[in-house]
Amino acid sequence: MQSADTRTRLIVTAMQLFWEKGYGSTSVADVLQAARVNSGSLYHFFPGKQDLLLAVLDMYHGGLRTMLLEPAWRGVTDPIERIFALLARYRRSLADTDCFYGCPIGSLALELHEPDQPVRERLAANFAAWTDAIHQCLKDAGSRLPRDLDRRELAAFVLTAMEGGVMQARTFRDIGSFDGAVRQLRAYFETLLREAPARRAPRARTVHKKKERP
Amino acid sequence: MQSADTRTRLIVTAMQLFWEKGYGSTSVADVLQAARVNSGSLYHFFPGKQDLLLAVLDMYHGGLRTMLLEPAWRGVTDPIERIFALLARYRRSLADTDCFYGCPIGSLALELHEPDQPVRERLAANFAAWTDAIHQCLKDAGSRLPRDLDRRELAAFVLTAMEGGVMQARTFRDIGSFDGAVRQLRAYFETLLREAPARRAPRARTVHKKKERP
DNA sequence: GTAAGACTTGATCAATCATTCAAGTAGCTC
DNA sequence: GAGCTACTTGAATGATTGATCAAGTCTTAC
Repeated sequence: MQSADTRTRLIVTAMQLFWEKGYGSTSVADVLQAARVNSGSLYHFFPGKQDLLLAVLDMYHGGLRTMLLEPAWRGVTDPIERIFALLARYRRSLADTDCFYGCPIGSLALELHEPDQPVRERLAANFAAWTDAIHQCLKDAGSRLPRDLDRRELAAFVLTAMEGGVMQARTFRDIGSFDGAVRQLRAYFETLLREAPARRAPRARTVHKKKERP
Repeated sequence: MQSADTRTRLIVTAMQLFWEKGYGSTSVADVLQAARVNSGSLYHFFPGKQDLLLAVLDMYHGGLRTMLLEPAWRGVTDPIERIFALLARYRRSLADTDCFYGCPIGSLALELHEPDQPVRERLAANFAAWTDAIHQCLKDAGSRLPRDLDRRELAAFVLTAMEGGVMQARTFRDIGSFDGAVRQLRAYFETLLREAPARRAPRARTVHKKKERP
């Protein structure tokens, strides 16, 4: 399939434009011009504009590990710090663009108002995959976090804080809004880490067993 | 000015449609039809579609207290509970619409990608007013919260959690996503409330003055 | 070499978009 | 009732939209 070149060029170009201008504000002509492709070719590969969006979302989903997580986690092994390393990556994206562009999935998520089920499904799949990665970090943190903590819910809350922080940073055109959200999330994590040994996890450095206090 | 009727009808109708379908997906013709107004009248009051959006955002801003805060806080006096009462109001809006419609300001904030300065300013003004109201609650909570807590930042974090929670609830079509975010925020608040007397705030109910400790 | 399939070309389409404008009506002042 | 302003009417405009399609090129197989 030699034309994979054209197909992927369309997807990558659309990914960029949807990120910069949004889905609705990006015309098919914009994509065609930027990708140097004729309309017939686009409609040879994709039934319509929306299917191009689906392909973009699938590419985000497929590239989550290699394009986002692995670069963000290079040299970072501590599972808790990995979470904040990932947030730092979004911070860079904001800072590099003067707080214009944040999370592409989040932007698309709030842009789609019609009940486009296939689109919504893929947005949800992207969020779910992102949250799963955080969830794994929280599981890797083991007993450093309270035993009765709902880690799946906390993982989703990390996404919540990220998306909400990005939204405010973009609106205020101020990276400080994002930093403030991360700082509050960090404060929350620190209380959880402080709280964990109090509730359970009796021995952290000594090895000998000890009975629990009633 | 007897035509205030037409003018406000346009704004209210646009408010509704922008909320339901977004700004970009709402055509001027949609607004005209729903408001039963001819195009000439619209352009008599507003130079263009964007100015209608500005008027909508101004109406949100002006009605924040009477339309949002006061109804949400009826019967709720505790400043901390007022925060969660406000969040509960957004929850209702989501639940009532099957998680279709969330915060109208947040939706518009992520929809606007172009550097429309006047629009962005008004979105920011709405967020700022919302955050100010939360900030006042946090100030009213007095010594129940840690003395060295950055209350302005925490207030912004409440907005962060709300917007992020709404985004996920809409994407997953699941009110549980919003509830989870609120639950985590509540857990964070509880650690702060638990933490406060430990750090400072010696007497809570006695009245006599006392010098600050250095 | 030729037939078939994969892909490209670019003009063209109808629909929809925000906006304009000349003509009209209603209410007010003097 | 004349004149003025405020507002309404609704057809028309030109630009842009997503999508179509017949004709063409290229590659591969036999």
